[in-house]
Amino acid sequence: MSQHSSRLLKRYTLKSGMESVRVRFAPSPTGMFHIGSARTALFNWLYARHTGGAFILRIEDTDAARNKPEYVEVIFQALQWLGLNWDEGPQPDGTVKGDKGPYFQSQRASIYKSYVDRLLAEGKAYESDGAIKFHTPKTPAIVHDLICGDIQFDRTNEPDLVIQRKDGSPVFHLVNVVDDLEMGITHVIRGEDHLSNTQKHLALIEAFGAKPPHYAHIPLILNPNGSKMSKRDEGASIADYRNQGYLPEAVRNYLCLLGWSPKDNREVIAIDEVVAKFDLPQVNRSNAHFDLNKLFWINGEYFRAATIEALEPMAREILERNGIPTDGCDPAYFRAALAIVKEKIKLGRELPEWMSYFFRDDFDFEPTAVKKVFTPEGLANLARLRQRLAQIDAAKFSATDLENEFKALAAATGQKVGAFIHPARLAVSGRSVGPSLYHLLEVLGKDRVLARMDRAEKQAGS
RNA sequence: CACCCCAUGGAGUAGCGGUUAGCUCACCUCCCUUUCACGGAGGUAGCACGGGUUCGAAUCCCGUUGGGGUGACCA
Repeated sequence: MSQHSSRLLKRYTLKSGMESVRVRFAPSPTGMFHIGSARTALFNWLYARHTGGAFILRIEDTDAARNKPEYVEVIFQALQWLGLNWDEGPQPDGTVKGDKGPYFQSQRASIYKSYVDRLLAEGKAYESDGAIKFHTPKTPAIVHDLICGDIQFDRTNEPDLVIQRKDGSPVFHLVNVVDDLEMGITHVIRGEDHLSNTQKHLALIEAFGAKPPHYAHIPLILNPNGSKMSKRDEGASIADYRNQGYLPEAVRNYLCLLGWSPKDNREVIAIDEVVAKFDLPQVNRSNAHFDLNKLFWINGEYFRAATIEALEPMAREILERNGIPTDGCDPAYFRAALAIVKEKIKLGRELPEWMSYFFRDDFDFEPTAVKKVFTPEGLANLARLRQRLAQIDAAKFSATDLENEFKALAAATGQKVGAFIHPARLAVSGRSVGPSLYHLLEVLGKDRVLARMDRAEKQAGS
């Protein structure tokens, strides 16, 4: 964290005084991690870090039919990938942090039971068909929301709420409220889809005689067409972004901009700065449409700014996954290739297409480019070029020297450099687009370049 | 159907009673150039509609329309 932001942070903490913030992210392990969940987790994390409070992870696995233990791993990986570390809750290594556990709802049955019993004993709940129902108050309720303001609910037609199923298991609304109370949650930051449910939660809290937490309902993320984004929709799963070679910092940055703004016309903004500036009242109230285009652009910004070291593991993994193993090749060669390619692309997914020819000599030539570039004149130029390059000392096969050679050759034959560049690019890569040609030749090295030119001439001739 | 939330170009947003309504992505044109990308200069495009309040409304109020959410022995 920068000095600047930590100073701001300290000031805020002093100012807010008494109450130490405790927020939680409470996902259900259903097998995938939704982009909307990621944003909710992010906003909770931002608020915790901004206020110097605690960010708690709680696993809401009360629905035995849908939840599987191995799905918890999906949650860990998504949070870790996005860099959202948590202060309390189950850890990936199997340990647990925090003294308000257990943090799996499936392990808190006795706690819920005691709360239900209390309601039963006080006549605030009753049995119906084997299930336990809560006497919902029929009086109006007001939710004081830090983002949405004061919202009044008319509950005259509110049906009684089932809080415990026939099989004895507790229901979401009950466990959610009980855990927030038990874990000392001060701010409930969650999706706006829960806004209407909040009055039920308030009723329960009141029945328990407890003080409700602050609420902050953040707007939802919708599909580009305005419909609710669900599991199956494109871009819904965080794991997909990772697989496609998006950078976590870019995804996180984009998510920050959905419903929140630094208000100074900037888009690419360091997370430390977001932490320093983020606050609940400034979160927007309207839903946002998910825009893959903008994420793509932001990713490009981060991609170009990233170091080779940062990109290398992801690049190798994506290439490997696409049938282009890179373990065998010289690490320096790999990094040099990646360095000149990364300037031209925005997403890891583009790497196989842009890098495969670095690692194999038997690539195909783009048919349309062949027709356009390997003309009789083009091939003649390629031959001249090959002859000239053959005379360069392999040690002096550098971008600047090569540029001089190309220019000299062009001048000598009264042509533009492009007349040599395009045939050369096609010959050594099989493609009409790619990195800066001089750098490409330098990275490939003299031997490869000459051999590929020979191959191209041979193929074009046959 | 009931209740709740929302409403600035195609998308994300700034604006919080007086602005030629700003910025970013996308799109288009041009420049740079070695293809692509970057970068630079322009352009198309917006306050959903109707009433109020006010000297004055994108900004405040009401209604309509549109979108979203909740109304589960899912979470």
